[in-house]
Amino acid sequence: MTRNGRGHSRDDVVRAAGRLFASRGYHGTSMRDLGRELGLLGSSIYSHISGKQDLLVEVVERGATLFEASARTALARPGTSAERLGAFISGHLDVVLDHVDEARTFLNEADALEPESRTRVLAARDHYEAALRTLLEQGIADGSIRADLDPALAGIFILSVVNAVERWYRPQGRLDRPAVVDEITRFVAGGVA
Amino acid sequence: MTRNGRGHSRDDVVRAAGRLFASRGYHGTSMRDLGRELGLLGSSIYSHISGKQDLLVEVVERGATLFEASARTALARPGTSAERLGAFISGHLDVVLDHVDEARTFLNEADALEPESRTRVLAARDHYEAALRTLLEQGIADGSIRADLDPALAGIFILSVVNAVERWYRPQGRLDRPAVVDEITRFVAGGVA
DNA sequence: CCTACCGATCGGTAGG
DNA sequence: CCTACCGATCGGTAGG
Repeated sequence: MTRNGRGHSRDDVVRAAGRLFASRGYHGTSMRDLGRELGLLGSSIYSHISGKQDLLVEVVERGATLFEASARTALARPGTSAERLGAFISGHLDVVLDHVDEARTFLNEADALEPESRTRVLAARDHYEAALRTLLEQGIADGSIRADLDPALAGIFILSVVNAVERWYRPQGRLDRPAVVDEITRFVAGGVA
Repeated sequence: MTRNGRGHSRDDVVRAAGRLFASRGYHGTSMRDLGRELGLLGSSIYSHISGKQDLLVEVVERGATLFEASARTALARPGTSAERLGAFISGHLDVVLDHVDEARTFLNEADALEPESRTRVLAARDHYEAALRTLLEQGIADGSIRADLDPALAGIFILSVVNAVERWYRPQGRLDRPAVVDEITRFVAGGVA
């Protein structure tokens, strides 16, 4: 990724930051690293942003928005609660696999945020977890999920599985994405049914 | 953690490093931070070790050893493969909850290792995953696990759940450890049976 | 384990 | 977006 003579947009900078934050972490990324990624000097980045922390906030917030939108879509879906749970899982995987950098940074680098934005991000994460919990409770109510299941705990288990997917999934691997979605859904369905 | 007049052992230094690496990450921890944690100057640490990277290697290797020992015990356990799977999960949780710093650093900071030790650690992780896979295959062979289960994938799912426990488990929380072990075992059993 | 440093690198700024 | 910097901090060393 070098210059092309047309300069860089703010969005270019944020996306490049996402790439580096996702792969080396916030503390492991210097402004000069980011400059190199964009084909310019570290100091030149400050014409686009006002500080390194801004970049982290923006990348993490993009991740949060993607997850929120995915949850909203899954919850609004007509059909059985089992279908909505499937849609939630599949939507989550789409975020995690199609927006690796934002998702990873959102999931792993929240601790590097300053208190104010960190609080906002943790609240967004809680909200997302609550959406999944609601869905599981609907499943218990309509009988498609076993009644002795702890919805809060099951929600955490499910998120543990889907969050980790980007750590091992390889697009060229043995299984394609629908197969992975299917295996996870069956694994989870067995665990909650 | 301040001085007590008796000085510090190398083990004190490694354990303090584990604490900081686990909570702030390797790149987020400076030698001066570590000095402060021990009640001495950053430069004084070099009388115990020869470099920051040494500390990371040692903490990560302690984590690896703990997980390996736990797997060996679970696999050697007499009884059904279902009991061995339960022992594996429960042993993993013991490592993750009783040795948070080493486990966390082993699981999250391997990327900060230099190539040689990084390779060794990834091999240890593969070995651990292979042990779990073997166990699941035994379960398929003896009929206690459904035959259409993908043992490699199921192993990853199980590890995703148990690795994440230290992120949310609170000893003073609603559930005690045996209850958590039980919920996970039932969740997993449902997913594989 | 401290004093007193080293060169390198950090995030960031002034001025063009 | 570059030049030319700033003070602070980094990992680490020499010598006691």
